[in-house]
Amino acid sequence: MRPIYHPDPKDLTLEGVLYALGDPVRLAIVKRLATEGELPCAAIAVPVAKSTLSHHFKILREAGLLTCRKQGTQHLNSLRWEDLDHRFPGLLATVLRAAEVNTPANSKAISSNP
Amino acid sequence: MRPIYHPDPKDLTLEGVLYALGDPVRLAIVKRLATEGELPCAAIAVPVAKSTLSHHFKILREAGLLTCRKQGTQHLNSLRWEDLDHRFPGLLATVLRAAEVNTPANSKAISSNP
DNA sequence: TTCAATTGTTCAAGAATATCGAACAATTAG
DNA sequence: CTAATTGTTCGATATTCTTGAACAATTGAA
Repeated sequence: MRPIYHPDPKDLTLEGVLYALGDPVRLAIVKRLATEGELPCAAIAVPVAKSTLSHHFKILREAGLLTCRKQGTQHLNSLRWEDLDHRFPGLLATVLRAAEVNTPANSKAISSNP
Repeated sequence: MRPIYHPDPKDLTLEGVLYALGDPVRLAIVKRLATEGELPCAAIAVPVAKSTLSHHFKILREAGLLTCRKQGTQHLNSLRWEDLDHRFPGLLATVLRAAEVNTPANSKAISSNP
């Protein structure tokens, strides 16, 4: 397996971050990590193949939204809160608040609990 | 020409809005409209074909980010500030602030002035 | 009216990206 | 060593993006 790439805080771009967040599966991942902290990929129940899920995690990582550290066979993912907030103040918090507001009406969306 | 579709405020989705914003051309359009108010499509100088630009405006419209009204041969576009802020409070403002912060470092990006 | 210019949209084709199943790699447990 | 677990990578298909060319709607001038 190739080494896992994480961009430097200064290399985060707004377009990249917004693009990463602009997908229902990836937004669901970010919401879960925001509420539950550190989670392995498999902990997020979304209706996609595991190869697709892996791809979504890669996009989130490369946009700088999350880091992962290996622990055994698992990859534990967590949000890069400080880096994001330093580069784009308030952005993640505002998006997550909007996602909260959005959740009840969006009951056809992806379940947050596996 | 078909009638131009604009979604109801209640039908705006966070994923759709973030997806629409997660593209450099579309983000540049939104930034221009935020600072200059109402503009025709052609007023935004971006390095894409006009058919592509039309497509980007369609995505922004259908995500609920902007409205357009016809005036002569022009389509005058403007941000749906109130609808957006009502549905996702503070989101657009925070993104635009992040875009401001982002602009100086991102000098390789798309020019804002035609 | 008729013709040309302007502004955007629509269409068809090729380029780029997403999704999936299957195979593979790395680690752990028995 | 073998099997189970967790993710990644690969190849094929499907969807989406980008573009030039053609088209539509409006305006203004001859």
